[in-house]
Amino acid sequence: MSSQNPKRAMFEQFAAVARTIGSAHRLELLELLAQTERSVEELAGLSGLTIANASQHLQQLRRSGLVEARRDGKRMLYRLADGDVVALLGALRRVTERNVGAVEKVLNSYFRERDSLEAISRKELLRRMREGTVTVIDTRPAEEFAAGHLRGAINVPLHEIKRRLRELPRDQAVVAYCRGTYCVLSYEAVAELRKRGFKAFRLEEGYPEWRAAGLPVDHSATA
Amino acid sequence: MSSQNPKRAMFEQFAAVARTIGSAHRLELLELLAQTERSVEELAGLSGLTIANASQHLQQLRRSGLVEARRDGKRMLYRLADGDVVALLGALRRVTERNVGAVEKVLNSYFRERDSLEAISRKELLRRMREGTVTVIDTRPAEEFAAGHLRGAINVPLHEIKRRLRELPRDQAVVAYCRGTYCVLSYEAVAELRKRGFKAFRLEEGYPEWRAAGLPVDHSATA
DNA sequence: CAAATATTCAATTATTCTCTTGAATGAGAC
DNA sequence: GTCTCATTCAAGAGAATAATTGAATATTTG
Repeated sequence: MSSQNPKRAMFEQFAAVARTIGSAHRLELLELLAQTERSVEELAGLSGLTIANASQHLQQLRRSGLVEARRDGKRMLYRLADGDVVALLGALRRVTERNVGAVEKVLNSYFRERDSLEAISRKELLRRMREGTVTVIDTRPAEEFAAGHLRGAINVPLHEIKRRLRELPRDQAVVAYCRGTYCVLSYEAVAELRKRGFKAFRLEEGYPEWRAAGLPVDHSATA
Repeated sequence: MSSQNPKRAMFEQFAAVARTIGSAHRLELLELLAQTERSVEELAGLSGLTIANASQHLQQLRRSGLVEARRDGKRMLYRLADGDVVALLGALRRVTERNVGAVEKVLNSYFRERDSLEAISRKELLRRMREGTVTVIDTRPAEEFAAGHLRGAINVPLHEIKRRLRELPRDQAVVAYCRGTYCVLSYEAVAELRKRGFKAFRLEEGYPEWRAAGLPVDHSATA
Protein backbone atom coordinates (compact mmCIF):
# COMPACT_ATOMS: atom_id res chain seq x y z
CA MET A 1 0.00 0.00 0.00
CA SER A 2 2.96 2.35 -0.49
CA SER A 3 2.64 5.37 -2.74
CA GLN A 4 5.29 7.98 -2.03
CA ASN A 5 6.85 7.16 -5.36
CA PRO A 6 4.56 7.23 -8.40
CA LYS A 7 6.43 4.43 -10.07
CA ARG A 8 6.05 2.29 -6.97
CA ALA A 9 2.36 3.09 -6.86
CA MET A 10 1.99 1.94 -10.44
CA PHE A 11 3.77 -1.33 -9.77
CA GLU A 12 1.45 -1.82 -6.83
CA GLN A 13 -1.56 -1.55 -9.14
CA PHE A 14 -0.09 -4.04 -11.58
CA ALA A 15 0.75 -6.37 -8.73
CA ALA A 16 -2.79 -6.21 -7.40
CA VAL A 17 -4.15 -7.38 -10.74
CA ALA A 18 -1.54 -10.12 -10.89
CA ARG A 19 -2.49 -11.32 -7.41
CA THR A 20 -6.07 -11.49 -8.55
CA ILE A 21 -5.17 -14.03 -11.21
CA GLY A 22 -2.86 -15.76 -8.74
CA SER A 23 -5.49 -18.25 -7.65
CA ALA A 24 -6.40 -21.51 -9.37
CA HIS A 25 -10.08 -20.98 -8.57
CA ARG A 26 -10.17 -17.55 -10.10
CA LEU A 27 -8.31 -18.73 -13.18
CA GLU A 28 -10.88 -21.46 -13.59
CA LEU A 29 -13.69 -18.93 -13.30
CA LEU A 30 -12.01 -16.79 -15.92
CA GLU A 31 -11.73 -19.74 -18.23
CA LEU A 32 -15.40 -20.52 -17.81
CA LEU A 33 -16.25 -16.89 -18.50
CA ALA A 34 -14.08 -16.84 -21.59
CA GLN A 35 -16.72 -19.09 -23.15
CA THR A 36 -19.78 -17.06 -22.38
CA GLU A 37 -21.57 -14.95 -19.82
CA ARG A 38 -22.72 -17.00 -16.82
CA SER A 39 -24.53 -16.64 -13.51
CA VAL A 40 -22.93 -17.04 -10.10
CA GLU A 41 -24.79 -20.26 -9.46
CA GLU A 42 -23.70 -21.73 -12.77
CA LEU A 43 -20.08 -20.78 -12.16
CA ALA A 44 -20.17 -22.21 -8.67
CA GLY A 45 -21.57 -25.46 -10.01
CA LEU A 46 -19.05 -25.78 -12.82
CA SER A 47 -16.06 -24.96 -10.64
CA GLY A 48 -17.10 -26.87 -7.55
CA LEU A 49 -17.08 -23.80 -5.31
CA THR A 50 -19.78 -22.88 -2.84
CA ILE A 51 -21.98 -20.05 -4.01
CA ALA A 52 -20.71 -17.61 -1.41
CA ASN A 53 -17.12 -18.40 -2.22
CA ALA A 54 -17.64 -18.13 -5.96
CA SER A 55 -19.35 -14.79 -5.39
CA GLN A 56 -16.40 -13.49 -3.43
CA HIS A 57 -13.89 -14.57 -6.04
CA LEU A 58 -16.00 -12.99 -8.75
CA GLN A 59 -16.06 -9.75 -6.85
CA GLN A 60 -12.30 -9.75 -6.62
CA LEU A 61 -12.09 -10.30 -10.33
CA ARG A 62 -14.52 -7.46 -10.77
CA ARG A 63 -12.58 -5.06 -8.56
CA SER A 64 -9.50 -5.72 -10.65
CA GLY A 65 -11.44 -5.01 -13.81
CA LEU A 66 -11.04 -8.49 -15.24
CA VAL A 67 -14.75 -9.26 -15.38
CA GLU A 68 -17.93 -7.22 -15.58
CA ALA A 69 -21.34 -7.99 -14.19
CA ARG A 70 -24.92 -7.12 -14.97
CA ARG A 71 -28.14 -8.01 -13.26
CA ASP A 72 -30.72 -10.06 -15.11
CA GLY A 73 -33.81 -10.42 -12.92
CA LYS A 74 -32.65 -12.01 -9.75
CA ARG A 75 -29.45 -13.36 -11.25
CA MET A 76 -26.12 -11.63 -11.66
CA LEU A 77 -24.44 -12.44 -14.94
CA TYR A 78 -20.68 -12.18 -15.16
CA ARG A 79 -18.57 -11.94 -18.29
CA LEU A 80 -14.93 -11.23 -19.18
CA ALA A 81 -14.15 -7.53 -19.38
CA ASP A 82 -12.55 -7.78 -22.82
CA GLY A 83 -10.04 -9.38 -25.12
CA ASP A 84 -7.05 -8.02 -23.22
CA VAL A 85 -7.91 -10.44 -20.44
CA VAL A 86 -7.76 -13.39 -22.82
CA ALA A 87 -4.41 -12.08 -24.02
CA LEU A 88 -3.14 -11.84 -20.45
CA LEU A 89 -4.17 -15.42 -19.70
CA GLY A 90 -2.51 -16.57 -22.92
CA ALA A 91 0.73 -14.82 -21.97
CA LEU A 92 0.59 -16.37 -18.53
CA ARG A 93 0.05 -19.78 -20.07
CA ARG A 94 3.03 -19.42 -22.41
CA VAL A 95 5.41 -18.31 -19.67
CA THR A 96 4.26 -21.08 -17.37
CA GLU A 97 4.39 -23.85 -19.94
CA ARG A 98 7.88 -23.06 -21.03
CA ASN A 99 9.43 -23.26 -17.63
CA VAL A 100 7.36 -25.44 -15.43
CA GLY A 101 8.00 -29.10 -16.04
CA ALA A 102 4.90 -30.09 -14.12
CA VAL A 103 2.64 -28.47 -16.66
CA GLU A 104 4.36 -30.31 -19.46
CA LYS A 105 3.73 -33.58 -17.70
CA VAL A 106 0.08 -32.87 -17.13
CA LEU A 107 -0.30 -31.90 -20.75
CA ASN A 108 1.36 -35.05 -21.98
CA SER A 109 -0.78 -37.36 -19.92
CA TYR A 110 -4.03 -35.50 -20.34
CA PHE A 111 -3.86 -34.41 -23.96
CA ARG A 112 -2.18 -37.58 -25.03
CA GLU A 113 -1.87 -37.06 -28.75
CA ARG A 114 -1.39 -33.37 -28.40
CA ASP A 115 1.46 -32.98 -30.82
CA SER A 116 0.52 -35.73 -33.17
CA LEU A 117 -2.53 -33.87 -34.41
CA GLU A 118 -1.19 -30.90 -36.28
CA ALA A 119 -2.91 -27.64 -35.58
CA ILE A 120 -3.42 -24.74 -37.91
CA SER A 121 -3.21 -21.09 -36.89
CA ARG A 122 -6.00 -18.52 -36.92
CA LYS A 123 -4.28 -16.75 -39.77
CA GLU A 124 -4.09 -19.88 -41.86
CA LEU A 125 -7.71 -20.71 -41.14
CA LEU A 126 -8.85 -17.23 -42.13
CA ARG A 127 -7.01 -17.49 -45.40
CA ARG A 128 -8.60 -20.83 -46.23
CA MET A 129 -12.03 -19.63 -45.18
CA ARG A 130 -11.76 -16.74 -47.61
CA GLU A 131 -10.70 -19.16 -50.32
CA GLY A 132 -13.64 -21.36 -49.41
CA THR A 133 -11.41 -24.43 -49.21
CA VAL A 134 -12.30 -25.47 -45.70
CA THR A 135 -15.24 -26.58 -43.55
CA VAL A 136 -15.13 -25.40 -39.95
CA ILE A 137 -16.83 -27.40 -37.21
CA ASP A 138 -17.48 -26.28 -33.65
CA THR A 139 -17.32 -29.33 -31.39
CA ARG A 140 -18.81 -27.71 -28.29
CA PRO A 141 -22.32 -28.42 -26.96
CA ALA A 142 -25.19 -26.63 -28.69
CA GLU A 143 -25.70 -24.10 -25.87
CA GLU A 144 -22.16 -22.83 -26.07
CA PHE A 145 -22.35 -22.68 -29.84
CA ALA A 146 -25.53 -20.64 -29.60
CA ALA A 147 -23.85 -18.19 -27.24
CA GLY A 148 -21.24 -17.40 -29.87
CA HIS A 149 -19.14 -19.13 -32.52
CA LEU A 150 -16.79 -18.46 -35.42
CA ARG A 151 -18.69 -16.99 -38.33
CA GLY A 152 -19.25 -19.72 -40.88
CA ALA A 153 -18.74 -22.63 -38.49
CA ILE A 154 -21.29 -25.43 -38.16
CA ASN A 155 -22.05 -27.00 -34.82
CA VAL A 156 -21.19 -30.68 -34.54
CA PRO A 157 -20.97 -31.51 -30.84
CA LEU A 158 -18.40 -34.22 -30.24
CA HIS A 159 -20.91 -36.90 -29.24
CA GLU A 160 -22.90 -36.42 -32.45
CA ILE A 161 -19.96 -36.61 -34.76
CA LYS A 162 -20.33 -40.25 -35.78
CA ARG A 163 -23.95 -39.72 -36.76
CA ARG A 164 -23.22 -36.66 -38.81
CA LEU A 165 -20.26 -37.70 -40.90
CA ARG A 166 -22.19 -37.37 -44.09
CA GLU A 167 -22.63 -33.64 -43.58
CA LEU A 168 -18.87 -33.24 -43.87
CA PRO A 169 -16.91 -33.08 -47.11
CA ARG A 170 -14.30 -35.72 -47.91
CA ASP A 171 -12.62 -33.71 -50.63
CA GLN A 172 -11.62 -30.65 -48.62
CA ALA A 173 -10.13 -29.92 -45.21
CA VAL A 174 -12.23 -29.98 -42.05
CA VAL A 175 -11.01 -27.82 -39.16
CA ALA A 176 -12.34 -28.41 -35.66
CA TYR A 177 -12.16 -26.08 -32.70
CA CYS A 178 -13.62 -25.91 -29.20
CA ARG A 179 -13.08 -23.94 -26.01
CA GLY A 180 -9.41 -23.16 -26.07
CA THR A 181 -5.96 -24.61 -25.94
CA TYR A 182 -6.79 -27.02 -23.15
CA CYS A 183 -10.09 -28.27 -24.47
CA VAL A 184 -10.06 -31.88 -25.60
CA LEU A 185 -13.21 -31.86 -27.70
CA SER A 186 -11.50 -30.83 -30.90
CA TYR A 187 -8.66 -33.32 -30.35
CA GLU A 188 -11.13 -36.15 -30.11
CA ALA A 189 -13.08 -34.91 -33.09
CA VAL A 190 -9.99 -34.71 -35.27
CA ALA A 191 -8.82 -38.15 -34.18
CA GLU A 192 -12.22 -39.62 -35.04
CA LEU A 193 -12.40 -37.87 -38.42
CA ARG A 194 -8.90 -38.93 -39.40
CA LYS A 195 -9.75 -42.52 -38.58
CA ARG A 196 -12.59 -42.26 -41.08
CA GLY A 197 -10.38 -40.85 -43.77
CA PHE A 198 -11.22 -37.16 -43.50
CA LYS A 199 -8.59 -34.46 -43.92
CA ALA A 200 -9.11 -33.12 -40.44
CA PHE A 201 -7.14 -30.49 -38.53
CA ARG A 202 -7.43 -28.74 -35.23
CA LEU A 203 -7.49 -24.98 -34.80
CA GLU A 204 -4.57 -24.07 -32.57
CA GLU A 205 -6.68 -22.07 -30.15
CA GLY A 206 -10.37 -21.87 -29.34
CA TYR A 207 -13.36 -19.62 -29.48
CA PRO A 208 -12.29 -17.17 -26.74
CA GLU A 209 -8.99 -16.39 -28.46
CA TRP A 210 -10.75 -15.99 -31.80
CA ARG A 211 -13.23 -13.53 -30.40
CA ALA A 212 -10.58 -11.69 -28.41
CA ALA A 213 -8.62 -11.19 -31.62
CA GLY A 214 -11.61 -9.33 -33.02
CA LEU A 215 -12.29 -11.92 -35.70
CA PRO A 216 -15.85 -12.42 -36.97
CA VAL A 217 -18.29 -14.31 -34.75
CA ASP A 218 -22.01 -15.02 -34.85
CA HIS A 219 -24.58 -15.53 -32.12
CA SER A 220 -27.33 -17.22 -34.06
CA ALA A 221 -28.73 -20.63 -33.25
CA THR A 222 -27.41 -23.70 -35.12
CA ALA A 223 -26.28 -22.53 -38.56
CA MET B 1 -1.65 -27.53 -3.57
CA SER B 2 -4.48 -29.71 -4.92
CA SER B 3 -3.86 -32.09 -7.79
CA GLN B 4 -6.51 -34.78 -8.01
CA ASN B 5 -7.81 -33.16 -11.17
CA PRO B 6 -5.27 -32.53 -13.92
CA LYS B 7 -7.01 -29.36 -15.02
CA ARG B 8 -6.96 -28.05 -11.48
CA ALA B 9 -3.28 -28.88 -11.22
CA MET B 10 -2.61 -26.90 -14.35
CA PHE B 11 -4.47 -23.89 -13.06
CA GLU B 12 -2.45 -24.16 -9.90
CA GLN B 13 0.77 -23.89 -11.91
CA PHE B 14 -0.47 -20.85 -13.76
CA ALA B 15 -1.64 -19.30 -10.50
CA ALA B 16 1.76 -19.84 -8.92
CA VAL B 17 3.43 -17.88 -11.69
CA ALA B 18 0.79 -15.15 -11.42
CA ARG B 19 1.38 -14.89 -7.69
CA THR B 20 5.06 -14.47 -8.38
CA ILE B 21 4.41 -11.34 -10.40
CA GLY B 22 1.84 -10.25 -7.82
CA SER B 23 4.29 -8.13 -5.86
CA ALA B 24 5.36 -4.57 -6.62
CA HIS B 25 8.92 -5.32 -5.59
CA ARG B 26 9.21 -8.27 -7.91
CA LEU B 27 7.69 -6.32 -10.78
CA GLU B 28 10.25 -3.62 -10.22
CA LEU B 29 13.05 -6.18 -10.26
CA LEU B 30 11.68 -7.58 -13.51
CA GLU B 31 11.61 -4.12 -15.02
CA LEU B 32 15.21 -3.53 -14.01
CA LEU B 33 16.16 -6.89 -15.50
CA ALA B 34 14.34 -6.12 -18.73
CA GLN B 35 17.10 -3.59 -19.42
CA THR B 36 20.09 -5.78 -18.80
CA GLU B 37 21.62 -8.50 -16.67
CA ARG B 38 22.41 -7.29 -13.14
CA SER B 39 23.88 -8.49 -9.85
CA VAL B 40 21.90 -8.94 -6.65
CA GLU B 41 23.64 -6.01 -5.01
CA GLU B 42 22.91 -3.73 -7.95
CA LEU B 43 19.26 -4.77 -7.99
CA ALA B 44 18.93 -4.27 -4.26
CA GLY B 45 20.41 -0.79 -4.56
CA LEU B 46 18.22 0.26 -7.45
CA SER B 47 15.04 -1.06 -5.91
CA GLY B 48 15.71 -0.01 -2.32
CA LEU B 49 15.48 -3.55 -0.96
CA THR B 50 17.89 -5.10 1.48
CA ILE B 51 20.25 -7.55 -0.13
CA ALA B 52 18.74 -10.55 1.61
CA ASN B 53 15.24 -9.55 0.65
CA ALA B 54 16.18 -8.87 -2.96
CA SER B 55 17.87 -12.26 -3.08
CA GLN B 56 14.74 -13.97 -1.86
CA HIS B 57 12.52 -12.24 -4.36
CA LEU B 58 14.93 -13.11 -7.13
CA GLN B 59 14.83 -16.71 -6.11
CA GLN B 60 11.07 -16.72 -6.30
CA LEU B 61 11.25 -15.25 -9.77
CA ARG B 62 13.76 -17.92 -10.65
CA ARG B 63 11.62 -20.76 -9.32
CA SER B 64 8.78 -19.55 -11.50
CA GLY B 65 11.04 -19.47 -14.52
CA LEU B 66 10.74 -15.74 -15.04
CA VAL B 67 14.44 -15.03 -14.59
CA GLU B 68 17.65 -17.00 -14.95
CA ALA B 69 20.89 -16.66 -13.05
CA ARG B 70 24.54 -17.37 -13.63
CA ARG B 71 27.54 -16.97 -11.43
CA ASP B 72 30.32 -14.56 -12.35
CA GLY B 73 33.11 -14.82 -9.82
CA LYS B 74 31.58 -14.07 -6.49
CA ARG B 75 28.56 -12.31 -7.93
CA MET B 76 25.31 -13.82 -9.17
CA LEU B 77 24.00 -12.20 -12.30
CA TYR B 78 20.28 -12.34 -12.98
CA ARG B 79 18.52 -11.74 -16.28
CA LEU B 80 15.01 -12.17 -17.71
CA ALA B 81 14.31 -15.66 -18.92
CA ASP B 82 13.05 -14.54 -22.33
CA GLY B 83 10.76 -12.41 -24.40
CA ASP B 84 7.60 -14.17 -23.24
CA VAL B 85 8.14 -12.54 -19.86
CA VAL B 86 8.19 -9.08 -21.43
CA ALA B 87 5.00 -10.00 -23.27
CA LEU B 88 3.37 -11.11 -20.02
CA LEU B 89 4.27 -7.86 -18.30
CA GLY B 90 2.93 -5.92 -21.28
CA ALA B 91 -0.37 -7.81 -21.15
CA LEU B 92 -0.61 -7.16 -17.42
CA ARG B 93 0.04 -3.48 -18.00
CA ARG B 94 -2.67 -3.22 -20.65
CA VAL B 95 -5.31 -4.93 -18.54
CA THR B 96 -4.44 -2.83 -15.51
CA GLU B 97 -4.33 0.49 -17.30
CA ARG B 98 -7.68 0.04 -18.88
CA ASN B 99 -9.55 -0.56 -15.69
CA VAL B 100 -7.75 0.93 -12.78
CA GLY B 101 -8.32 4.63 -12.38
CA ALA B 102 -5.37 5.00 -10.04
CA VAL B 103 -2.96 4.09 -12.78
CA GLU B 104 -4.48 6.68 -15.07
CA LYS B 105 -3.95 9.32 -12.46
CA VAL B 106 -0.35 8.40 -11.87
CA LEU B 107 0.28 8.40 -15.56
CA ASN B 108 -1.25 11.81 -16.03
CA SER B 109 0.69 13.45 -13.26
CA TYR B 110 3.98 11.72 -13.85
CA PHE B 111 4.11 11.51 -17.60
CA ARG B 112 2.48 14.87 -17.98
CA GLU B 113 2.59 15.32 -21.73
CA ARG B 114 2.16 11.69 -22.37
CA ASP B 115 -0.45 11.89 -25.08
CA SER B 116 0.64 15.17 -26.53
CA LEU B 117 3.80 13.63 -27.95
CA GLU B 118 2.68 11.25 -30.62
CA ALA B 119 4.38 7.92 -30.62
CA ILE B 120 5.18 5.69 -33.55
CA SER B 121 4.92 1.92 -33.51
CA ARG B 122 7.73 -0.58 -33.89
CA LYS B 123 6.35 -1.57 -37.27
CA GLU B 124 6.32 1.99 -38.51
CA LEU B 125 9.83 2.58 -37.25
CA LEU B 126 11.12 -0.54 -38.95
CA ARG B 127 9.61 0.57 -42.23
CA ARG B 128 11.22 3.97 -42.03
CA MET B 129 14.55 2.53 -40.96
CA ARG B 130 14.57 0.34 -44.05
CA GLU B 131 13.74 3.39 -46.17
CA GLY B 132 16.56 5.26 -44.46
CA THR B 133 14.26 8.20 -43.70
CA VAL B 134 14.79 8.30 -39.96
CA THR B 135 17.48 8.79 -37.31
CA VAL B 136 17.03 6.73 -34.16
CA ILE B 137 18.42 7.96 -30.86
CA ASP B 138 18.73 5.99 -27.65
CA THR B 139 18.28 8.35 -24.71
CA ARG B 140 19.51 5.99 -22.00
CA PRO B 141 22.85 6.30 -20.20
CA ALA B 142 25.88 4.98 -22.03
CA GLU B 143 26.17 1.82 -19.88
CA GLU B 144 22.70 0.68 -20.76
CA PHE B 145 23.25 1.48 -24.41
CA ALA B 146 26.43 -0.57 -24.37
CA ALA B 147 24.57 -3.52 -22.88
CA GLY B 148 22.25 -3.60 -25.88
CA HIS B 149 20.37 -1.24 -28.20
CA LEU B 150 18.34 -1.14 -31.39
CA ARG B 151 20.54 -1.82 -34.37
CA GLY B 152 21.30 1.46 -36.08
CA ALA B 153 20.53 3.68 -33.11
CA ILE B 154 22.98 6.28 -31.83
CA ASN B 155 23.37 6.93 -28.14
CA VAL B 156 22.43 10.43 -27.03
CA PRO B 157 21.82 10.29 -23.27
CA LEU B 158 19.19 12.80 -22.27
CA HIS B 159 21.58 15.09 -20.38
CA GLU B 160 23.85 15.43 -23.40
CA ILE B 161 21.15 16.25 -25.87
CA LYS B 162 21.56 20.02 -25.91
CA ARG B 163 25.27 19.71 -26.61
CA ARG B 164 24.77 17.27 -29.44
CA LEU B 165 22.02 18.83 -31.48
CA ARG B 166 24.28 19.33 -34.44
CA GLU B 167 24.71 15.56 -34.83
CA LEU B 168 21.01 15.29 -35.60
CA PRO B 169 19.38 15.98 -38.95
CA ARG B 170 16.82 18.75 -39.29
CA ASP B 171 15.46 17.52 -42.57
CA GLN B 172 14.29 14.07 -41.52
CA ALA B 173 12.48 12.52 -38.58
CA VAL B 174 14.26 11.73 -35.32
CA VAL B 175 12.81 8.91 -33.21
CA ALA B 176 13.76 8.61 -29.55
CA TYR B 177 13.33 5.60 -27.29
CA CYS B 178 14.44 4.54 -23.85
CA ARG B 179 13.66 1.82 -21.30
CA GLY B 180 10.03 1.14 -21.93
CA THR B 181 6.55 2.52 -21.78
CA TYR B 182 7.08 4.13 -18.40
CA CYS B 183 10.45 5.64 -19.00
CA VAL B 184 10.46 9.44 -19.21
CA LEU B 185 13.81 9.93 -20.93
CA SER B 186 12.42 9.75 -24.43
CA TYR B 187 9.50 12.05 -23.56
CA GLU B 188 11.90 14.71 -22.38
CA ALA B 189 14.16 14.24 -25.38
CA VAL B 190 11.29 14.61 -27.83
CA ALA B 191 9.98 17.69 -26.03
CA GLU B 192 13.42 19.29 -26.17
CA LEU B 193 13.97 18.46 -29.82
CA ARG B 194 10.55 19.78 -30.84
CA LYS B 195 11.26 23.03 -29.07
CA ARG B 196 14.34 23.37 -31.25
CA GLY B 197 12.43 22.72 -34.43
CA PHE B 198 13.28 19.07 -35.01
CA LYS B 199 10.76 16.60 -36.35
CA ALA B 200 10.94 14.40 -33.29
CA PHE B 201 8.84 11.39 -32.32
CA ARG B 202 8.83 8.86 -29.55
CA LEU B 203 8.91 5.11 -30.07
CA GLU B 204 5.80 3.68 -28.46
CA GLU B 205 7.69 1.15 -26.43
CA GLY B 206 11.28 0.71 -25.31
CA TYR B 207 14.32 -1.48 -25.73
CA PRO B 208 13.01 -4.52 -23.82
CA GLU B 209 9.92 -4.80 -26.00
CA TRP B 210 11.98 -4.37 -29.15
CA ARG B 211 14.36 -7.12 -28.17
CA ALA B 212 11.55 -9.37 -26.98
CA ALA B 213 9.93 -9.05 -30.39
CA GLY B 214 13.08 -10.52 -31.91
CA LEU B 215 14.00 -7.35 -33.77
CA PRO B 216 17.66 -6.58 -34.51
CA VAL B 217 19.83 -5.34 -31.65
CA ASP B 218 23.53 -4.66 -31.20
CA HIS B 219 25.81 -4.90 -28.17
CA SER B 220 28.75 -2.80 -29.31
CA ALA B 221 30.00 0.27 -27.49
CA THR B 222 28.85 3.72 -28.62
CA ALA B 223 28.12 3.47 -32.36
C1' DC C 1 -47.14 -7.20 1.41
C1' DA C 2 -45.10 -11.91 2.20
C1' DA C 3 -42.55 -15.77 0.27
C1' DA C 4 -38.99 -17.57 -2.57
C1' DT C 5 -34.69 -17.16 -5.02
C1' DA C 6 -30.06 -15.45 -6.16
C1' DT C 7 -26.46 -13.11 -4.53
C1' DT C 8 -23.73 -10.49 -1.29
C1' DC C 9 -21.98 -9.17 3.26
C1' DA C 10 -19.67 -9.85 7.80
C1' DA C 11 -17.18 -12.35 11.08
C1' DT C 12 -14.14 -16.23 12.12
C1' DT C 13 -10.40 -19.34 11.62
C1' DA C 14 -6.69 -21.46 9.03
C1' DT C 15 -3.21 -20.72 5.85
C1' DT C 16 0.20 -18.35 3.26
C1' DC C 17 3.31 -14.60 2.27
C1' DT C 18 6.68 -10.86 3.64
C1' DC C 19 10.39 -8.79 5.82
C1' DT C 20 14.03 -8.84 9.20
C1' DT C 21 17.86 -10.76 11.51
C1' DG C 22 21.91 -13.31 11.98
C1' DA C 23 24.36 -17.26 10.62
C1' DA C 24 26.15 -20.19 6.70
C1' DT C 25 28.04 -20.96 2.04
C1' DG C 26 30.91 -20.24 -2.17
C1' DA C 27 34.50 -17.93 -4.70
C1' DG C 28 38.42 -15.17 -5.13
C1' DA C 29 42.45 -12.63 -2.80
C1' DC C 30 46.42 -12.70 0.12
C1' DG D 1 44.73 -21.82 4.83
C1' DT D 2 42.55 -17.66 6.21
C1' DC D 3 40.25 -13.38 5.01
C1' DT D 4 36.86 -10.89 2.56
C1' DC D 5 32.99 -10.19 -0.24
C1' DA D 6 28.52 -11.45 -2.42
C1' DT D 7 24.86 -14.17 -1.87
C1' DT D 8 21.87 -17.52 0.25
C1' DC D 9 19.66 -19.95 4.06
C1' DA D 10 16.78 -20.46 8.32
C1' DA D 11 13.72 -18.96 11.78
C1' DG D 12 10.25 -15.93 13.62
C1' DA D 13 6.96 -11.92 14.01
C1' DG D 14 3.50 -9.46 11.51
C1' DA D 15 0.32 -8.87 7.57
C1' DA D 16 -2.54 -10.43 3.98
C1' DT D 17 -5.53 -13.90 1.90
C1' DA D 18 -8.90 -17.87 1.71
C1' DA D 19 -12.81 -20.69 2.89
C1' DT D 20 -16.79 -21.34 5.95
C1' DT D 21 -20.86 -20.06 8.13
C1' DG D 22 -25.03 -17.58 8.87
C1' DA D 23 -27.33 -13.31 8.28
C1' DA D 24 -28.66 -9.51 5.09
C1' DT D 25 -30.10 -7.53 0.61
C1' DA D 26 -32.42 -7.20 -3.87
C1' DT D 27 -35.66 -9.01 -7.17
C1' DT D 28 -39.44 -11.56 -8.82
C1' DT D 29 -43.71 -14.22 -7.77
C1' DG D 30 -48.08 -15.02 -5.54
